[in-house]
Amino acid sequence: MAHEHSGGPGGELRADPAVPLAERLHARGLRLTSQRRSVLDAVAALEHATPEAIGSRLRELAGPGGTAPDTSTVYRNLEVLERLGLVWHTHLGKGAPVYHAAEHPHLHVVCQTCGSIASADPALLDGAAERLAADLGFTVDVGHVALSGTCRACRERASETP
Amino acid sequence: MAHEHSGGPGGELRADPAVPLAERLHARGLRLTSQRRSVLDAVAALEHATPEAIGSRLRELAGPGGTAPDTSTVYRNLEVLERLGLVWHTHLGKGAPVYHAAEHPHLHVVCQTCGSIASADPALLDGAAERLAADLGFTVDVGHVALSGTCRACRERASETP
DNA sequence: CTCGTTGCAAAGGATTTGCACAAGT
DNA sequence: ACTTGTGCAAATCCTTTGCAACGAG
Repeated sequence: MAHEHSGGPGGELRADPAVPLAERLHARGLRLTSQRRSVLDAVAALEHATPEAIGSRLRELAGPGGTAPDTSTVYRNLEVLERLGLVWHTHLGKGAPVYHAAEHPHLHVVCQTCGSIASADPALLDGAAERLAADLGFTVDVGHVALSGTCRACRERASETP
Repeated sequence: MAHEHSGGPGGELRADPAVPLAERLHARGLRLTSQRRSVLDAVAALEHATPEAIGSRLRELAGPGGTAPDTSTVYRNLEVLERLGLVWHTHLGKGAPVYHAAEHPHLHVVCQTCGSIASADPALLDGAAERLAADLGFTVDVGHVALSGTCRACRERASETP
């Protein structure tokens, strides 16, 4: 799963956005359900969405009295969608992983102090990726990378009051 | 300066191995206990140690009938030791974080397929770190970075039997 | 109709927390 | 003695699973 595709264990290449969801599912003998579609929509709408955040959004959209997919369904569908190459997930640290639509590959930058998340250009790691490929034969999967550190605001705050 | 570490929230800079553990603790009003020492020793002995692995090792060292620190004590001490700058932890993916002695900064490279872990030169990220500092004012903490991808063995295995 | 899917409830694994007691300094 | 540290058990958090009912194709 490098950023040039390698498909993981039973995985899929990056999704071609042009191919309708239903078709991709059917090709695998899977079905298109409203829950499945809504989970995918939620991931696309929310940036850096945790399974829990996806759940709340769906509950919110459903409104009171409305019905949203069960938590277990959210998890099961995230797994399916990821196998289809439609979403990616990244572990930003402890706690829940964050999912995002696969269309725009980007790497995550997380502030350890305030928890803020920023996105960055995957090309940033091209140099490192090349050296790892050359030295270890290791293919970096840029879509899953998270870099920890300290954001500007927290860094400044830290130096003010030592 | 790209790969200099920034202590975490209220954290400490990299530990000077020369300063005895007791002294470092005392400077903070903390105490040296046998459990604390054994947890640190275990982290140093095991590479890429999960809290659970640390626990088993201590139980093993204690032998049958012997007494090892409780799991919660292991967790609490890892936290303390990390605040003191004596150990670092990295999240390699889902599941448990891995701890390692802080003396030798290195970044982790994890194969998503087989789970194997390799270490790499932190300098690999210097380029990316510089650009992030310039573009976002973000300071990367190389000690916490994990890069996911596919190792040579898994990559070859994948292309053999498609 | 025939399976893949879902909801619900219950199981699980990994941390974390509340407390009374034990132990550094 | 004065506090920090520890063990134990219970509580949490995040996910996963077993199953009977449901619904897409």
